[in-house]
Amino acid sequence: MNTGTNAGTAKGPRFRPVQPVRAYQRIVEQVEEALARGDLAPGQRLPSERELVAQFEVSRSTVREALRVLESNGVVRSRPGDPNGPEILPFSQSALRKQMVRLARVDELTLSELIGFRMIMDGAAIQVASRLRTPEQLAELEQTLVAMRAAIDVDFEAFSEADLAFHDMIAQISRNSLIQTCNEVVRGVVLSLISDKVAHARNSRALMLESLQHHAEVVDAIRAGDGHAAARIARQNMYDYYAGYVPTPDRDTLRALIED
Amino acid sequence: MNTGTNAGTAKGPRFRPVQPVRAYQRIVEQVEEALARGDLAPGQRLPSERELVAQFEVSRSTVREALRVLESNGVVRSRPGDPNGPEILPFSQSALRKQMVRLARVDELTLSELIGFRMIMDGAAIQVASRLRTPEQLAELEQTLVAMRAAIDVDFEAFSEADLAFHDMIAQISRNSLIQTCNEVVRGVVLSLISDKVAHARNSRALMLESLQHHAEVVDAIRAGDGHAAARIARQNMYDYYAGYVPTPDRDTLRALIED
DNA sequence: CCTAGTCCACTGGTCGGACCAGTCACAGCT
DNA sequence: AGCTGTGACTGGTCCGACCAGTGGACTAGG
Repeated sequence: MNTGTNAGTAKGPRFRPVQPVRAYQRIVEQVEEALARGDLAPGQRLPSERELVAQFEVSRSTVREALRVLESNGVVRSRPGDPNGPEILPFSQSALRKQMVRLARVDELTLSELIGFRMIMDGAAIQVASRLRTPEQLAELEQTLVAMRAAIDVDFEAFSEADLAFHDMIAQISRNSLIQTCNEVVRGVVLSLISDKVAHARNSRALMLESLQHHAEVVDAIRAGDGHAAARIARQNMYDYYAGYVPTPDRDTLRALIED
Repeated sequence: MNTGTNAGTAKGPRFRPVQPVRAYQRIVEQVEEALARGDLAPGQRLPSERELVAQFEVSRSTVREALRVLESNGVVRSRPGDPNGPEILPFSQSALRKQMVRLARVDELTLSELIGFRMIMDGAAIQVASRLRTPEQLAELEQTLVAMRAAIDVDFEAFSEADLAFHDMIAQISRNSLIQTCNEVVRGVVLSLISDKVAHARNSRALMLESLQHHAEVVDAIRAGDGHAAARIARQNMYDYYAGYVPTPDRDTLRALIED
């Protein structure tokens, strides 16, 4: 501890150590912010290195160091000679996602853990979304609800897909890549579940209606900006939703599944 | 698909596209290999940039780009003016950890979510550890058990720290940076809990004994290589352990905490 | 008209040199 | 012995240059 240094003065506010921010870090931050804001989307191109030199008003070496960081984070990819400039990669190629997929694929995360994972992340995501959502996003979310209601009359598979779209939107609104990654991975697992075990839940119209009701409550809470309430409802909903995938579709079974 | 191109020839081995390997990538690989081999250990220092220029026989720009990649992966950290050169950091995961810490710090993950997070990760970690552990690591794990037993006679704080050491080791054995990161973040939260709410659990010798017993069972399962059993016991243990931090230290309260 | 080939502006990768502010170890002083 | 000033060296940034490679425009051929 460095309390010894401050013990002599014993007055004034406690300051924390500062470290200089490097120019290339600033560039990385700006690019990632633009990505989070939506000003930059996967598939789009970054200006060429020499153009970035002009925009950021730094040397090319600095720009390149920033690009190396972005590249190692899976944000962009540069190809020599490409006149279009560095490519913004789809989110699915990020280093974080690869790790999670690796975990999920080799069964290091079991089904129950993935469900718990989504439950936790969903709660966090919805909490964040309550704070960050724009009126337009709220409207989109409400449209998803309409789609879910319509899907009930089709089949459970359609309903599940609408539910996935709902959570995709929540993750998107949260603007947090960790949340987005979790959502992505769990999405893959859920999709495989739909094809495998859907038989257990085909005739669960009541379940779908209940789930829809929960989703509507979540949207209400998001509209009101009450993050905690939204997260609580979302978790409750998770129970009910995934209960549809286990042989005995009741809440206690899922609870046991999670706890085992 | 590009089967159409090959359909004409319909012979010979299928080749995959190649892309040039950059010099800075080669450097990154060499450093990471040295780290994996054990020739380079955390705490040690890399030669200075100018020295690396001589060893790799590339320009300083190239060395620096490689260092930026390593830095963004959390492998090394450079400090201006440090005559010792870049420092090898404990384990590799910078961006990932920052995201999780950011999540945890701004309360986007609440306490209950973090507890759930650890519970899940712990299960996964222990499962992986059961497969990967070496005899030496198993011996170390058993030593940690001895330390925990001794800590019971000191106080709850000491016991908690020994418990943290146990989970650190599990995470280390898992060799999965995602697990390690989760462990790191939760560790920070647990440490803050120890100072804040430890009063509620000071006189819980029985709780500590029970926890110790669980840990011993986990080690038994790891020794036997039964990953699923180990994970199950670990989760059970999580309930009991964190129950010590909530005002009413019983399992049902925690269960409610997690579910709410 | 369309196609196939050529060409060239421009890209990213690498190089080597330079300057600066900051750090640390050590020599010299008190 | 303890303190202090200094200097060698560090990483951060900049500049200008060269290269191999790319892809779009342009042209010659069908």
